[in-house]
Amino acid sequence: MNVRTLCLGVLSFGEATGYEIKKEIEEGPISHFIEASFGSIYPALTQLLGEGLLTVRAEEQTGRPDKKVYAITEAGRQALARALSVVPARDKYKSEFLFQMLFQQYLAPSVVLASIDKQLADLRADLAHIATCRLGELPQGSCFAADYGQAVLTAAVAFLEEKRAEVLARPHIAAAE
Amino acid sequence: MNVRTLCLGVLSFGEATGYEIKKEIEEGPISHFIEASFGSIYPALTQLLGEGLLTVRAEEQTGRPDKKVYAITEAGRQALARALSVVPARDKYKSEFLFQMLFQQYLAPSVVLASIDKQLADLRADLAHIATCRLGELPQGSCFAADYGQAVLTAAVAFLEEKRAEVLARPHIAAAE
DNA sequence: TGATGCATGTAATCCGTTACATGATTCA
DNA sequence: TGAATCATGTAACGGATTACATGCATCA
Repeated sequence: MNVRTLCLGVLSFGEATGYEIKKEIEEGPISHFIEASFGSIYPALTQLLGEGLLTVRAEEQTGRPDKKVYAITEAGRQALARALSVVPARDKYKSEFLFQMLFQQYLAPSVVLASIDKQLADLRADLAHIATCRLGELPQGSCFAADYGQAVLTAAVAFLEEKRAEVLARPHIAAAE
Repeated sequence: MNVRTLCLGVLSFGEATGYEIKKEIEEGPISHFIEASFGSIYPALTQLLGEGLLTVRAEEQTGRPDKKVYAITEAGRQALARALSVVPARDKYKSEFLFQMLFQQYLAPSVVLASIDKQLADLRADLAHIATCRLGELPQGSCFAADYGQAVLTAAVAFLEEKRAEVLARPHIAAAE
């Protein structure tokens, strides 16, 4: 799955500018399993347009670049359907946190604790973000993704809270902050 | 975190060849949150060696290239410690599966079901893999990572099993296989 | 006054994967 | 016989990020 398909997907829910697509990706309920930067979105949009999978409409604005509102075409929908019919690649999960924890025993307990706390904060922020998204009505698919995220993140939080207590309970903690 | 640090980390547990490092990464308990290919490992090792962070010892073999057994040096341990002291980047999670599920309502129920089943199979395979790793004794850090993975994967499986039943319970399923 | 949001785009750069090259041994 | 395992390495390619360039409006 690439940025092209991603743009097609977002646009299938309604027209939008590149800027709005980026916003949707990082602020919508899909932010926890998808990423994309302007540097990839804008070229993808131009490309898609050239292939007739999108149309544009320029909205004049004063004091800033004209908005380019993109909309998906019938050919675009077909391309999306085709991309969606491909068996999805396996999920990818990368965690520097867990990598760091691999060396727990060589790290100062205060460092371990700080890292766990940071991870907990990140997880809780994601959870809060999903909760915020839920304030509005979510379409079925987004709801599924939100629920999935919530289930997984909640489990991670519960696990870490337990581990945190264990680290705290270990002797030699006195140390620095 | 890059492949360099990863190699340093694996080597901190004992000497190994590039081939063995790769194996450790894809077969060890860390496989679910780390990835690296030969194309990145071998050059990293050469580079690290040039910087004095590793040493090599060649083991002669007949019928195949000599083994190059790498060991971490004191400078290497320091470099690792330095890399480990940097606040880890946020976890990254990418899911084509969830992306596909976003369009659930436009997909045939049989496709949705097939995808959920594939995802379930992947998750269960990861879980089984962790269980296998646990057959041996795991060092503290690896155990932490394995536990974390297990907690999260288990939650995902439970969630999907529930959703799967819901999809199945929906009317109009009769359709194709 | 200075950060943040709106709005688009390009270019340099990075980091890594995939494919290729080589080749013996062992297992099914 | 053909696939998998062991073992190292290079080169091409890709896909995306980061930084840069521009600039007004708004809010604190």
